[in-house]
Amino acid sequence: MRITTWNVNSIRAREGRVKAWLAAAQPDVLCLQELKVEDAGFPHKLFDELGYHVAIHGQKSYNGVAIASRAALTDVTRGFGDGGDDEQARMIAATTGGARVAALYVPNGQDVGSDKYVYKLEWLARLRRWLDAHADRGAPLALCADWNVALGDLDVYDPAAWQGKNLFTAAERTAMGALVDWGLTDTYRHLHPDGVEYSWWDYFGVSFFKNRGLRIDMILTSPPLTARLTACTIDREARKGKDASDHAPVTATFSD
DNA sequence: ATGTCACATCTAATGTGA
Repeated sequence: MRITTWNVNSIRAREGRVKAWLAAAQPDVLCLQELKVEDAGFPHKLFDELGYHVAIHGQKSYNGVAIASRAALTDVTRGFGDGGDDEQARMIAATTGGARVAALYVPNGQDVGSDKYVYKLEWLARLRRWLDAHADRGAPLALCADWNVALGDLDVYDPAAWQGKNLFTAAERTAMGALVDWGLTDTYRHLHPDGVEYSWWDYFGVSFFKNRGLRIDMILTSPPLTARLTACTIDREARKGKDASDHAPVTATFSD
């Protein structure tokens, strides 16, 4: 089974790129972030034509997540269901292909100390509590996300310059550490302990050309899925050319 | 501070978010 996570930065603006990529790569599951559209405006036809079922949690203008799968999607849940702020559509989970899969769009945080940064840390804490309350570490689970957090120096093009900045603070890494402590594994880093590959490059100037990026898009897995992990790749090609998202798709492969 | 996208809005240039 192959599972992909991809922040598409508007599913409407990216329709052509997503269709071409999906038709060529054909993962079993595709988790999408930053749809930037309400459910009614989602391009269902694209996924129907390629043989994917879709579960959507959309929102006007910002956020929005979805899971597309070749297999049926059951037990779909949207948000944390914890009574907290779920106005921002950043979380959807479903069971498909024998695994529990979640598409997550972690808040960016804007600047350290800002209200949005506080919200981001609290959101990650809520995710840990969601795991405690609703997830089973003894069963296959994949969290597919734009985490908006870089975990280590290898994940940042200029660690010294980024140190202490939003996306690369100790508090964010600690919040992510609570997910690892629960039992989740960063699939890319697990297979590539010394790998230097990024999943995001900003749109400004020569960032992509000069490979000034971050690895913030990751698939985290529970022990039963980690045991079946055989590959994790970042498709840098998908970031090239006209009308590309600023994020590249990340794909993890699991033995049957 | 700057760069570039995508979205929304008093459809043109500006604000927000990333």
